Amino acid sequence: MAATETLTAERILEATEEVLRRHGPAKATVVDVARALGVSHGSVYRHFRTKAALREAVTKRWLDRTSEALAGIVADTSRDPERRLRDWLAALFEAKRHKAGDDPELFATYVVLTGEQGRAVAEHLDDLTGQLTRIIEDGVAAGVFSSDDPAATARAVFHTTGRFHDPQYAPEWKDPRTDADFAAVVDLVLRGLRA
Amino acid sequence: MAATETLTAERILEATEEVLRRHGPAKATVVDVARALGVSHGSVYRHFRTKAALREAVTKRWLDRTSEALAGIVADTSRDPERRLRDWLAALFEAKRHKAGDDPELFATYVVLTGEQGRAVAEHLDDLTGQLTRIIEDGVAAGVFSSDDPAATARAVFHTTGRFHDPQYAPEWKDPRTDADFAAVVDLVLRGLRA
DNA sequence: TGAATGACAGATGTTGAAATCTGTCATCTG
DNA sequence: CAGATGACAGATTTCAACATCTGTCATTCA
Repeated sequence: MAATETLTAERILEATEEVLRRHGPAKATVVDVARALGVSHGSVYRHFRTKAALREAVTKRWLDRTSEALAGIVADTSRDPERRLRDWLAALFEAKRHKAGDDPELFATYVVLTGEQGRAVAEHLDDLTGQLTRIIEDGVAAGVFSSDDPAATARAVFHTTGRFHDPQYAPEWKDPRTDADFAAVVDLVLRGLRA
Repeated sequence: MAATETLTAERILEATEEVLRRHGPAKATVVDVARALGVSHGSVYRHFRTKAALREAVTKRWLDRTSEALAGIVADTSRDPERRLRDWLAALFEAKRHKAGDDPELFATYVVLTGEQGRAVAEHLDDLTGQLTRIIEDGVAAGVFSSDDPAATARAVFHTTGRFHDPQYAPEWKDPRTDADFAAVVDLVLRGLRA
């Protein structure tokens, strides 16, 4: 039985994701998580100091999955930087848009979680702008992009496309104009980037 | 006495702004507004069909004040389009940042109101992108900007700078990196716009 | 006669007591 | 003795009775 397996942080995180999926962020309690695992809630506190720490760990896992999917595009240095940048921005947008569209309740749950944890989100954003920085550096090295501070330019690119990855705009992603708007922003930004 | 003056929509709007300022959006009631004016709440309903309509009218007034301030920059065709575009974006950002910084509670009140009324906000955004369109058209005519669809380009410019005028980002406007981030975004966008 | 009133029904918000949850820790168990 | 337990105090949430608000309208007032 599952209940006889060792209680690990990993198992607790999985149970927590399930409880969050079932009950939503407002009603998911540590007691619920313990009940789902067949242990006392005191045992959960052996692995996570607070409920907030548990939620942060779940959020971090979720955010890291997004980062990993995009890291592949950054790493593929065989393709030209402009192509990679376009793909990276499109992939980020599509990933978010699908999550928001496929399971709106779960997405709303994670929006609440990310809203709680400036820490984990800030790290995630640093991670993403770091990925952008690498693509832009490659582009500068290849002579196709112009930038005297790739990290600052990466931040700017990330900011300009905020409407297409910041979850607060998720309701607008269903608007039929959105694809044209996204294309217009990416074209404008890439024009600004070219050497 | 004020109580003997004719009850006009204008007077009701002024009283409503005051009640919102005093009580905040959650506790500002039609009864409060009527009390402030020394009339029965039934009289308020003679001028505004619903509480939502009253709030929308207040919101519209507030948004229109922002539009008017920026219209002056659009109208000054003696200055070159790039300069006007930079000034327009900076003026929009500064206006919002000051409102958010000077009276955070009132600003929060209006954020709640705008969140309620997609209608009035959508019109305001159309108004602002219309102003941007005119500047861009002037730039295209003068040969300094390149765009085959100034209205679409205006939307793109507006979207790229969302982080610096969308009130949801207001807390971040206090971050010391914000001015550099704003400058980086505007520079990137203007590079993309140049012919 | 046209604007203002206030009583009213149904919707929404407030309040405070009871239930549940968070986080700790002395105790238990394999 | 490492890990799990459950009782506990204080914090937070729930729930139902009560109060207030919204929107209508027959009546009053000037």
